[in-house]
Amino acid sequence: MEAAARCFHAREFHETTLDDVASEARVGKGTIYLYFSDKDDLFFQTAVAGFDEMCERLRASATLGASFRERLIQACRTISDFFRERRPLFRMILSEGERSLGRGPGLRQRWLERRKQMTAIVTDIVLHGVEAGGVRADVPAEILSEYLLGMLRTRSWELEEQPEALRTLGSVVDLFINGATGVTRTARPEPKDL
Amino acid sequence: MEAAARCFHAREFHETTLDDVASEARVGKGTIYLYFSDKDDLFFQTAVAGFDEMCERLRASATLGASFRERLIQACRTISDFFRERRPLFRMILSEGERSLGRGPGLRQRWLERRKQMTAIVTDIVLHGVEAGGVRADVPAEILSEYLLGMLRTRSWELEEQPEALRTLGSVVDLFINGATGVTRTARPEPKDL
Amino acid sequence: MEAAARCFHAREFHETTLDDVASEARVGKGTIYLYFSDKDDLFFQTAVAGFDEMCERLRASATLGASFRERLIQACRTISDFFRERRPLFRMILSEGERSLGRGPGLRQRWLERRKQMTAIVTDIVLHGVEAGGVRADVPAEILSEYLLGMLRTRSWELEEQPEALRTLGSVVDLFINGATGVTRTARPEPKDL
Amino acid sequence: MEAAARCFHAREFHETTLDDVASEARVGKGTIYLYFSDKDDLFFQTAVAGFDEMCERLRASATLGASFRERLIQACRTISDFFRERRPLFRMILSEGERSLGRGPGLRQRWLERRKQMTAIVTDIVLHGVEAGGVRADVPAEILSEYLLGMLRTRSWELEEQPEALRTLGSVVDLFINGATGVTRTARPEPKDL
DNA sequence: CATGAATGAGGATTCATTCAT
DNA sequence: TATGAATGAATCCTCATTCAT
Repeated sequence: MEAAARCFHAREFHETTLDDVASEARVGKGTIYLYFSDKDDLFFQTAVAGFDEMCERLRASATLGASFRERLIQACRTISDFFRERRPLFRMILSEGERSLGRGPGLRQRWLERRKQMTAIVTDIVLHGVEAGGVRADVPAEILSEYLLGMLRTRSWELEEQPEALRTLGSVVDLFINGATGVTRTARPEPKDL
Repeated sequence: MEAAARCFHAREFHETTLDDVASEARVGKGTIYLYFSDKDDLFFQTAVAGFDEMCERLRASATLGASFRERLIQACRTISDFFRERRPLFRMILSEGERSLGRGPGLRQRWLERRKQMTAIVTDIVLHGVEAGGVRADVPAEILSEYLLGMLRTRSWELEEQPEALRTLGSVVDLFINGATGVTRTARPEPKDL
Repeated sequence: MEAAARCFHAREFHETTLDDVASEARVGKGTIYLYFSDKDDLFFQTAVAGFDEMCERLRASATLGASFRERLIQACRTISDFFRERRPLFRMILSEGERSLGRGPGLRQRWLERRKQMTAIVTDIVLHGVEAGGVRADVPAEILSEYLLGMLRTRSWELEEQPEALRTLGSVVDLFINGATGVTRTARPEPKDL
Repeated sequence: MEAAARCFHAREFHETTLDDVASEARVGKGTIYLYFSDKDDLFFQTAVAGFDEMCERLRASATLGASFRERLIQACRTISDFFRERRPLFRMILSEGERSLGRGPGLRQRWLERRKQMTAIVTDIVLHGVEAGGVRADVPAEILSEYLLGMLRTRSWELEEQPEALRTLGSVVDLFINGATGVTRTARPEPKDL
């Protein structure tokens, strides 16, 4: 049934009609209301389910990668891949996350909670970097993670039409780690890294 | 008349009615159609006008600041302030920029053009940094700029509720320049900087 | 199964859903269609059954009461009690009796038939009054009965919130017998009557 | 616009669609919402307006008629005529007055208020009868009036198909005044009356 | 030029009815 | 026989757009 919510990916919330969803899902319009109380409910259930799936993948991939940099790249790749597959979910999560503001605080709460899960996983990786030394401790790891996710968003969004070579995940992570002045440093000297 | 479009700031495109706009502007609803062909047209004219105003300010502030870092901070401040004042325009530009995709290619074209103007100004500053040495040249300045703007967006959006001290513009620019490993370096040794 | 139709008492025909009925009856929704052809059919079967039960009681109580006045009071009490217990059926019969007009003439016919049964019993009592003398013969007993029933309806409906003391069944019957000018007369001088 | 609400007369609230109303009124469906906030609002405005018009007429006719009986007949005639013209409004007021129960107490309040106006006028006439002597004072005039109105309703409703001669307004009022035992008495001996 | 009343296509939601199990 | 998931026609309501004044 959530597969039917792939319709939400083609256009935004207000532009998606329940007729669209119903016919895409090959079910009657009324059927939707057997499983979702609302158009809003349908939207959030869908968004949350998508998010959860990604967190699942992200968690699974979080331990992969030997070095700090590799682990970050791995996480970024998971996020990136997931959203490439489901580009519209991406947009949904980005821009329509806003929508939760207008609704009951319950929904907003639940939404922020989910988002925090994603951030937490990345934050964990960064925290390892901090503990291992090398990563600055003056800015909380959570905030650093958010910036990394922000760059990732830029990469998938604004830079979407740039050639892949100019926006490799490696370059994003490098920029995140070393900054625009680009002296290559790693959290801990790791000869195999790079 | 465009001032009336401040209504677009209070809620989303689809949640704004022309009645709202008309009464906010203190004009008749029909009058809107004398100046705009469409609700879409009204929306884009408004968005573009807002954007242009910001580019204006940005250009004016681009030369301020002695060092590379200071100039970046200055630019970030201008962008940030502008969007703080007009938070909804921000959201509009973020999430509804998407909307241009669905419309005639003319609109999309005009929209991307405007956006490019903003990026270009930041890119210019970064280019100075590249020329002056210090800033990595392997990644095009334009792309670096986009990442910086992405971090800025994260700062104003996801980090909105974090205490100001943890998300100063200085820290964003530092992170951009020096990366998460945070060794303070400047594009060129400039004692007065910091 | 008809007991399930007590749902019709809680709200109007149009406000009652078959889901309500089915879950109240603890049966599947489809089951209803095994016994009733229609929502309409269910409604009328229910209404008619309720009516029949009341006629039963009414007939049983019709012989009680020594005097004319007492017999009328007894009948009124039976009707009144019945409708108090099943107030919603009352409303149903009052206002939804109308509904039969729109339906097939068969339903309307069956409905009027039942109603006539109720009237007939009261009419019988009045006829005794006529025969015994005292009750005017210029107006058909059936019509007199209808007026009495009308007053009874007023008592249960419009006067519902008046204190009981001001709307005793005795006072209704007195008014019916003696009129607003209220000289106490009985169909036939009966000392025990009061 | 209220004339458009004559559609409410053809069927009951739940069976009337706004499309019906709109096309009957020869206006667009949206137009209705310019003048009424709701289907409910439309319904009540219509009902109340009809009621008020009748009260108007009733008040105007209240002083006509020399004797008590004549005044009552006159009032009954006004009410009866009005409802004959607008039979469906009658049903509306009768059976759908119920509807106000489900709505905000405000509506219910306003509705009862209107109804009270009608009753008050009739009550006034009865009060004169009480003062002039003849009419029993043990039952409040207001309650007597309600019973009279109840009989009137019976006359227009249940007795609708009886020949006119058997249900003249005179006979209703006589029954009300003198009761089923039918000794002709008047509130005050008035030779010209009858 | 300006207006705002009128419009009606379009969308969310309900619910009587069916039918495969 | 009993079920209840699925259905989609029907309904209320919104709002972009038009046009007579």
